[in-house]
Amino acid sequence: MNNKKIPEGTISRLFIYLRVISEFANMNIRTISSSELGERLSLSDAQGRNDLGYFGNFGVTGTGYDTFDLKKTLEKILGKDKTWNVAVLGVGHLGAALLAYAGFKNLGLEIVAAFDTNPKIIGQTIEDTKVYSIDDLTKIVSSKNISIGIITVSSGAAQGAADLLVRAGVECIMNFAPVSLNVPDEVKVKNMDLSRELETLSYFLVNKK
Amino acid sequence: MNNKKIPEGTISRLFIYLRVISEFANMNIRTISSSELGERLSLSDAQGRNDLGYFGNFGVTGTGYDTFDLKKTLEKILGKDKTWNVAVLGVGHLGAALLAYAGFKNLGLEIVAAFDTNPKIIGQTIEDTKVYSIDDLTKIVSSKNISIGIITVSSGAAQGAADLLVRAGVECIMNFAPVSLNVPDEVKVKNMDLSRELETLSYFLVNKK
DNA sequence: TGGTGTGAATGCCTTCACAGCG
DNA sequence: CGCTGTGAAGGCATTCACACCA
Repeated sequence: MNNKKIPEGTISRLFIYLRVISEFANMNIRTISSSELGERLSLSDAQGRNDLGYFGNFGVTGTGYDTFDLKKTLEKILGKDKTWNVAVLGVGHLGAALLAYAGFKNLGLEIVAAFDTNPKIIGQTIEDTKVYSIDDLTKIVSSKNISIGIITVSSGAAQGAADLLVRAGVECIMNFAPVSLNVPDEVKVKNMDLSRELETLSYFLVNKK
Repeated sequence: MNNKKIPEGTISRLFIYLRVISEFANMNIRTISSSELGERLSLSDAQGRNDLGYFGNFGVTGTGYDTFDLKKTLEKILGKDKTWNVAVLGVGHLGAALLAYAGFKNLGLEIVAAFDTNPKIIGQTIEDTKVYSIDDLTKIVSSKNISIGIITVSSGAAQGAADLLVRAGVECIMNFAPVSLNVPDEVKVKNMDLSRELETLSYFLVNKK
């Protein structure tokens, strides 16, 4: 255990460690070693030991980690015992896909509201989620205790959407619009620029030929 | 100019530099300085100079960069003069959203085929893209000269989809399934694990309270 | 023997600082 | 004077290597 700043990559990996460890625990395999974990995820064994080491000494020398214990511990560290409410801004193709994305259901993250400006969509219920007018955002963010906003509106509308979210008190934003958002430092933004990721992949092809 | 290995982050940023520079060029603003560029993207001025420096000396001391020239140069470096063909595997909500995603249209990346196993979908045309049986993948990848595959199938089917793509000769894979894929070193994989990204955001909330 | 925990070493990327030049 | 290009410095994250322990 130590007090050093925890790398963002470490946090991110802890979530996939938890997935693997849960699998093992569900199969009633009681022990996992750092090398088994690493192999499973194409990571070095040292990486896993190091990452876990930021939070404590969970392993048993010569044996490995107890999957039952480590599962519980990680769930606690990562806040899996809590639920966070999420809003989706923009119910286009991508927004609708996210509403339907089964993957979110078991994460302790619940999409509790969607917002749009299109009167034809407002009032509908898509995949169990009601679509509200963007004008009601502030009210609903506070009444439904929403702390994460996902922006899937157009580039032009993204900054406005972000401003609304921030003013409403949302603390995290996941942004699918390909623009850099201007928000206060206290708000955490994660950019998910799909176009750029694809472009970056294509550069790999350019340099192969 | 130097021969050092170019960081992945640099490549990725070049694409957004190009966006900004194109905007300037389109507005007939002929010059941009590294500080203007950086401010626009919340990056330091040194970052931009450094990134560009990997590829040559494009700037004019005391003035800045010529937007017209730099636009052309970056387009060439990044392979924007070429087109790459893309296939989408799995036409669920997310797959369909990607087919519709207007953002890809202008990137020099074209989605030329989609694949699924569901007989109800096979043969349909969604957003101008025809959906084929996964059995025809090898044939169509080669006939349509596809070099990038996007996997939006379920976790269980993802490795199989990746194997098919690799055997068919695809060189880049963008993977939306939350599993780590096993592919040869020559194939470039980009994982887009939306669940994990959202989870990572929520960790930020856990630590605020 | 096998596997953890950890300081030390390495490597990568970003930032600094400034010489040099139009 | 302003801004680029760049060597040097700094910081962060991953990997190495091994002491130590069941």
